[in-house]
Amino acid sequence: MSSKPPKSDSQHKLHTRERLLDIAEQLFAERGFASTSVREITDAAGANLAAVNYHFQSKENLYAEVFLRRIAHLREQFLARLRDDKTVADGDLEPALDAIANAFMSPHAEPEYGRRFLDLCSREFIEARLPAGLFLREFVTPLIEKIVGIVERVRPDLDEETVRGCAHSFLAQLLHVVKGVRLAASPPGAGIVIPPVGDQLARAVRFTAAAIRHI
Amino acid sequence: MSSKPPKSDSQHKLHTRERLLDIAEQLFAERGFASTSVREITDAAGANLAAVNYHFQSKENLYAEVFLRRIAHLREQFLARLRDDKTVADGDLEPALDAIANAFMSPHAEPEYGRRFLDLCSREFIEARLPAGLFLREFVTPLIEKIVGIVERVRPDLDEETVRGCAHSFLAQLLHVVKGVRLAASPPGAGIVIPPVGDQLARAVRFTAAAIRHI
DNA sequence: CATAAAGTTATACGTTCGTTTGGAACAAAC
DNA sequence: GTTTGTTCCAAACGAACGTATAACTTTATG
Repeated sequence: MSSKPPKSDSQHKLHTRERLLDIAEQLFAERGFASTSVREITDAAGANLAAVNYHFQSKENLYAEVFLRRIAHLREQFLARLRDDKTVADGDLEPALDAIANAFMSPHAEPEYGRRFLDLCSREFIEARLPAGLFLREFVTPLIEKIVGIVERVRPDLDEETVRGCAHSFLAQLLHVVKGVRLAASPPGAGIVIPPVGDQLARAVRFTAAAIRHI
Repeated sequence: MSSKPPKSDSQHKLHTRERLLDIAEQLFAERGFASTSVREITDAAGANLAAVNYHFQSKENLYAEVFLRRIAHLREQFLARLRDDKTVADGDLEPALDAIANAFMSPHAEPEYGRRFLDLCSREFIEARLPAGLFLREFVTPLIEKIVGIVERVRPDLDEETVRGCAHSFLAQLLHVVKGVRLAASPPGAGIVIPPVGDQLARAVRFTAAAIRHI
């Protein structure tokens, strides 16, 4: 090898590797890691069975790559959205919480990959497959810190632990909405009916704002 | 067969079947359904590989039995605890929420099986393996209805949707605490530190009480 | 004790799993 | 044209999976 044939980087780069990542993201999100086989992935991607091991060495590495590909971008998109938001810069609580909720949910609205990826995150919450702490460090913590900053400006009188508790309570509600666990229970006996996500978010924001103001 | 040898029900009934259920509950909770093999279960139970299929016909049936064994008891224990609680009968909000939080968490404190089972429930939230709706119908809905009743007495002016939203927001926080997702994020950079569960619950109760009172 | 049901065992079946291999196909570099 | 490196492929690997079967042991009954 001539040590620097740095690869053409040319036009046709929608290649197998990317297709594997896309399909794997979808299937891992739908069925989970253990219940998704390499064969299902390669078949759905129109690739050969050996492709996963060729491009990613192992199924586990593929899973990690699926995460690493999105997580930095998702976090930065989230933070940028809040940085540019005027309502966050103001002191108003409700609009700021609303901006956070919308920023958090925005990938959920993108049919292309956002929703899938949040589903994946839900699974990673329950059963970590990534290297220890990576997910929390790369995603959850920055999010909490952002909320903490907003709460602190509205309620400078609260101690840090309480503020952090508020942030977690808010995040808990957002995650709850993501998972659609608001399922069922609307009419006690009847079929499962889920209110629109937007309504649920608006309610969570009002709930949280009332709590933060009066806790 | 004489058509009614109805089984002795005699003394020594800590037998294979029960051991399989105990071990399966533990392993399913720790590793999930797909990642737990029948062989792991039977080995850990000191039983033969065929025991699962003999007693439960299939691995899936075993999983369902693990749930059905606990879920009714857990729900009734929860509701009974609240029925007997004087603070719930009174109109006071905080004590009532506190009673709910404690009742919800009580199995979590029982090392014998409570914690395992709540872990199992977390997994069932994310990826349903039971017949559709069974888990929500048997467990989540009764819980929500109980919270709804309490909120309604404190705030009879709220419309039903808002009340139900409050109930879900509270439940979301309880689930969040169960999963220990309050992980990390305490010192932004340093190692993961989790506040005591009791403190987290107390905070969630105060947070929720403030929200319900002022929403 | 004889009998039959219930429980347990060792063993095997057929699948599916993740991974490996050796070479074909193709492009760029010499 | 030959070399070199990358990508892809068909085929196979051994291991692990859930399940089935038939024989053995235990328990309870008459």
